[in-house]
Amino acid sequence: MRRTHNCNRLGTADVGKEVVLMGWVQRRRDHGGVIFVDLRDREGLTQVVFNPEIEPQVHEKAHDLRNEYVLGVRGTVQPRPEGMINPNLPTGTIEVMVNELRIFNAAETPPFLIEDRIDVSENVRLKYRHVDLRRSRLQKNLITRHRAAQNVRSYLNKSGFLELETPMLTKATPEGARDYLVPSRVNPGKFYALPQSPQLFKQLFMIAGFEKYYQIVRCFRDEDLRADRQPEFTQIDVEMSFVGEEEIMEMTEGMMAQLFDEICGIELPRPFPRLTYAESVARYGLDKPDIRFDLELTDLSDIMKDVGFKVFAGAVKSGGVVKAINAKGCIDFSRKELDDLTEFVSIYKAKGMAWIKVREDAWQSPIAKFFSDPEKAAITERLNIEPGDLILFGADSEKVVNESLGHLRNHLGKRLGLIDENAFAFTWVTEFPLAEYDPAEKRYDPLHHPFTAPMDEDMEMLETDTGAVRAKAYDLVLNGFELGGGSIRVHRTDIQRKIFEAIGLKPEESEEKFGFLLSALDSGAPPHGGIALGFDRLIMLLCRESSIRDVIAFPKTQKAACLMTDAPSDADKKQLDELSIRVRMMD
RNA sequence: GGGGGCGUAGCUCAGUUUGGUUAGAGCGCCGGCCUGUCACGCCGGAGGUCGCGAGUUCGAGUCUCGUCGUCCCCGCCA
Repeated sequence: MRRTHNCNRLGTADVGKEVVLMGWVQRRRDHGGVIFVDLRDREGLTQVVFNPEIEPQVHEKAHDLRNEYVLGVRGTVQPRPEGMINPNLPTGTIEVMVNELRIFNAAETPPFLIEDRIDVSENVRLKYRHVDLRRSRLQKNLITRHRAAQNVRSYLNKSGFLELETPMLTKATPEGARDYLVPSRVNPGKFYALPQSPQLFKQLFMIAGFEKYYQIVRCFRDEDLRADRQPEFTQIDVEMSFVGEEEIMEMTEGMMAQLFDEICGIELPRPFPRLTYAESVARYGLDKPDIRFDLELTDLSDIMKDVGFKVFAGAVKSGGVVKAINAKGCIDFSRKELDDLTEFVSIYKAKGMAWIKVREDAWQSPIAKFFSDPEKAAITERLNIEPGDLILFGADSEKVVNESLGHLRNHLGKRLGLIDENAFAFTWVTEFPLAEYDPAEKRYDPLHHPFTAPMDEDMEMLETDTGAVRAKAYDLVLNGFELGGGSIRVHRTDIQRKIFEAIGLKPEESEEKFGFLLSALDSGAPPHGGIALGFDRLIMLLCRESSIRDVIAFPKTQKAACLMTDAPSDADKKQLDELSIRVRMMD
């Protein structure tokens, strides 16, 4: 028996043909006489029919069929009788009258039905992932993932990039995320680290003269999980020589444009909008703005610095800010809803949330009494206030106000239905700070990574005002998700040493950790830079899913476990002995 | 490390507020009937460690404490 067609293939043009289909029993409808089976394969469903008047023995055998049995059937394509066409099925105009049935395998009753509309809890889905993966939603997602990967490869290939591999067993890095360690049997007591990204290797490819590199590559970070974060994830990793930021952004836009055009038939407007980091944080509160809707943050610090309301004036005087969101037409929010919003911003360390309901005649607000008429006029003008509006305030340090109002903005955008769920709104965020002061460690920490080049005009501040130096770094943001980021790298040893110094690495430390890089830079390094895009997140958004677990075949739970294989698990004593490892549980 | 939600039949959930008879429903499953269904239909049936462990009580799915798992978030992570 040899398969002739897939289960989405047959139509009225095939009537009369003898065909062989193979697949799984999606559903059996036994009418006592005639038995219908929907046969499912990767491509779709076809109704096959067992008729006792045509093949009694085959019909008899079909009584035993159950869901998820694996079959091969031989039969004749025939048109459905008058009025029996199923418009919901691509193959709904025909059916296959079976004259030979092979049961390749019986199946246990599955833990849940293989249908998209069946709602199943995540732990059941992950435990029986092989069953979950039979459902069409996940099949479609993984097929989209495959097509996207091929599309990206084709774009980069035709643009002259080389797909080059980098090691999975590599060296631990001092900064950044926690590493996954792998013990070395041959070198007792020593460890490899799994790569957090191929960052240094791709730079070394540039130094070696390959000029354009890419890889769709697995990366590992031992940090806590989120809906959009897994401990192992896939990156589209790119690096180019003899280019600046413009070329990398253009290349990336071209890649996204081709991808969305060929995978979804969507023409992305280009060039993508750009915001500087400062502008993004000022207007949206976050460095990954969702620009599908307005509801922007407005700075009122100058107006508030002398008002009678101590919380506002005090925030400004102690170096903080007062900002507000005008939720147009939301005057009807109840006390409970306002309390909920206050609780929401408290997640982001906001100590409270003042509000004003703008009535026709007056402001209804616990804080209205603190404002003079000129102050009210200034606020009204700045926020473009009209009757019916609800004004929500944040007053605190810049960081707290921006983060809390930024997340509040996203929250309200969803709640008020301001977001076009069909839109794909890309934006670049540029001119990131090179480093951020870490008060706990009393040093500057690179925002991106320590190989990022400072902007030329800020170079002099490297030693004097490190926190103010902007970097040649850029993030690509899609619908409020950070899709990825990159930078132009440092390609001169003297500057690289200065940066290591600025972030608190002692010369001997930089030599120990990154000596190979410094030496490589000295060997004739071209100017270079690149970008890395989170492939899982990209596919998640492309598939309009809300968790990357739905676009990863075998994902981990929030505690980084695989419920199907039960990894991680204990190691045999013998294995540990070979690795010279003794496990001691800390309390 | 922290905050919150969930955990009852194979699956999804009700019951927990206010402790009290034999823990229910839908879907699925099993059996019977049924020759045109496609979420087939009708009749019948089986199926429970109420996550786990202590405690309070005459009595715990329900109250208390602990613990485990899972999801969302903060921290962490680019």
